[in-house]
Amino acid sequence: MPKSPKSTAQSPRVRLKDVAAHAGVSVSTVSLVLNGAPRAEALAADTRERVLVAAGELGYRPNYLARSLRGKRTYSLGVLVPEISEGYTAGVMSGIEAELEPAGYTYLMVSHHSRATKLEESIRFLEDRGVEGLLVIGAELPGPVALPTVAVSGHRPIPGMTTVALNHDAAARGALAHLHDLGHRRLAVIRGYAGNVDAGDRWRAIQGAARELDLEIPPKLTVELRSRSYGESFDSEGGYREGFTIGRRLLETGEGFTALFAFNDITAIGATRAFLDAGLAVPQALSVVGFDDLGVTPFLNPRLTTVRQPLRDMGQAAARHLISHLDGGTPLGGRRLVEPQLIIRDSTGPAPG
Amino acid sequence: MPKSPKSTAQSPRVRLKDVAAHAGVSVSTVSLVLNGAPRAEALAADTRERVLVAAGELGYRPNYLARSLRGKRTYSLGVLVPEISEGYTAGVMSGIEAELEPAGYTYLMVSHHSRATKLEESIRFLEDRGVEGLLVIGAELPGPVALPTVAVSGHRPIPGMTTVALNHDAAARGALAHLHDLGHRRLAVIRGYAGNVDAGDRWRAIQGAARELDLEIPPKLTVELRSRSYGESFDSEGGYREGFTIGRRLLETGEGFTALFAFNDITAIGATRAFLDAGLAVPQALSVVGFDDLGVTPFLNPRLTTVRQPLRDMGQAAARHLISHLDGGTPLGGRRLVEPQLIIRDSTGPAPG
DNA sequence: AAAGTTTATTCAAACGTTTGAACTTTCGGT
DNA sequence: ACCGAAAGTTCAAACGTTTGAATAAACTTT
Repeated sequence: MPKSPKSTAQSPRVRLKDVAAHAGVSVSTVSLVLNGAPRAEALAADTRERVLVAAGELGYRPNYLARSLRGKRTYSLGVLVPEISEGYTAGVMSGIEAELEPAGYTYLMVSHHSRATKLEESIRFLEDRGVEGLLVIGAELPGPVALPTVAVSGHRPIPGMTTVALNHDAAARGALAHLHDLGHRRLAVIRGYAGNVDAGDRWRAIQGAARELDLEIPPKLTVELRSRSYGESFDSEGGYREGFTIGRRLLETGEGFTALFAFNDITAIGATRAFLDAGLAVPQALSVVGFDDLGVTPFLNPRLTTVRQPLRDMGQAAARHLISHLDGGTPLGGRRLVEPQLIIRDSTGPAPG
Repeated sequence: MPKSPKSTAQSPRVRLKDVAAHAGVSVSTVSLVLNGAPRAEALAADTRERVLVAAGELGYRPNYLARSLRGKRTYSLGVLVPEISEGYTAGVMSGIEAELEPAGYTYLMVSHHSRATKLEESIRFLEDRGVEGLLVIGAELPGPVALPTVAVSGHRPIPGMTTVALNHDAAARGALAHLHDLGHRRLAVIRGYAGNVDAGDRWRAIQGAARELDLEIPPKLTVELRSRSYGESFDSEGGYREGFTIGRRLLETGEGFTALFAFNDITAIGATRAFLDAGLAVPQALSVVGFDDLGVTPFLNPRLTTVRQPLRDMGQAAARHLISHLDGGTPLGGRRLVEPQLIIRDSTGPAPG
């Protein structure tokens, strides 16, 4: 005998109507007072007081569904993330949450798993649930969206959409300048997976910085990742293994190089292991720079030098832009860059020789 | 001049009424057909067809707000997590999401930051948003909740509430038996932070297993963590440092011991470092077992032996129980244990001597 | 003392659904 | 030819709010 979920003795909710009856006024009056509407100023102070007291005594709490249905505002946003379990996502989300909560917004989160069809489907899903805007993380949208949208991470410009992205130029310049200062001149690079939103921008930035600094990145020493394998995901093992084999392959090329700049920490760690296993000390024989700054990087041996993305700040900035558009009408559009930070630890050192 | 968010040319949504007009029937008919209500069977096949076509042509998509307001069901749940950026949370969430999405449920997530006041506030917040049930992760509820609730992680039994928890006995027995098999007899233990929901159960389980196996855990060699410092959080550095100092302190006691069982991986890693720095090889001089199985544990040096919690499964099980109650009336209550898995790597070895 | 104005409050429609009850039309049976 | 039932469809209320327009009462103004 299926039991209705409502069967849990749920004291019937107090409605505006109940408060009105208790205070001896009309429903409209109660609504006006409780919302602090400008019109409520015209009410007798005594009436306002009575309403407030009644609402307090009955423990009135508004029905957001009804309010939204009538009022057109839902104060809820949709957040599209690549994968909820990834460290990248978690970092950005913590910023989004920090910004949204005090602003009184809720959000619905859905993972798009980097699939275009799932992405579009999810957008419709969220629209249907009445979200007022979208926060899109780590995805390339096929085109403009009907809803106000702010994207986090590399995105080719779409009119009317703000993008919050890492300053890849600064990231590349910082890391490469550091290596250059240490005397390195020939560099291996692990490029991102082609489907990754950051891969293109980052690679261009690296090439630019290398040119500026007169660093050489031989084509034979640039490898592209075959899979996603972002940071602290639960399948980080794959990224590690890929880094490991890439590291070995780089050594086998026979090309001389003294430093490696990896697309992310996890592959950097894998490659480092390959180097160590081959008898090449890091950083004495070979320097390694990662990207992301996973929580554990400082505990590795050697502690990894890496570029930290301010993920939390990025999420926060994105959320802030969106609600300031929704609440205040600030126009959306353009790019906001956030600055990376080079964290120098023990995996980089003077070039040998 | 603040611009209304609605100003983005948003083609006015198609309502039931529009479909009705287009198909030449009443709103009720459309509703019946589109919902596949039993009553719709009584309608002429021709009419049903016309409605379906009309809905398709106009691209009708229901308004969930209106539907929920009228129908009493919102198909949304509230998820209370300790901290959105923690690996523990991310793992459980990925299971919850996997289960909820195909079932057509949405969820609102809020972090309680392990504060009781925030927890209660959040519950009210979620109730007000019309969630039909609650998934509570890593928190001790003060008492029964009006909403159907399933908890993940240790929770003293509350009537009418299901708890999905790790089988701590199995976890402790597995880890300790492994150490016992290797010849270890005197053990150091890092206990969890008192505020952690798992700390108590785990400690009791460890004591029980130690008694069974005749392993000694001298009081001087049991230390309690002072801070949370779960897994792959962004403040994991704190946990690492705490593990490091604890490791040093354990050595300073002068008490002999050959193995350490830590409350989590991050402190295990810190302690391991302290041991290595003191010239004690792991696992030759000292064995270390962690807990959680962070994504990077296999890449450490030595690779960490640890107890893996099936976080994703736990989230999935919790979500499944809740929706099967909501949809089918399955009664809630009791405890569902999930089994841990001991992952043997290189940080454990035969006891010296 | 009628007309106008201000002050305080309420009416009632609307938001987009769902659904119990009511209404027509058609039909088979007498 | 009439009745009762079956078949097909619609009415209208309800869910809990918000808000433009309307009302009533009290107070000015002339």
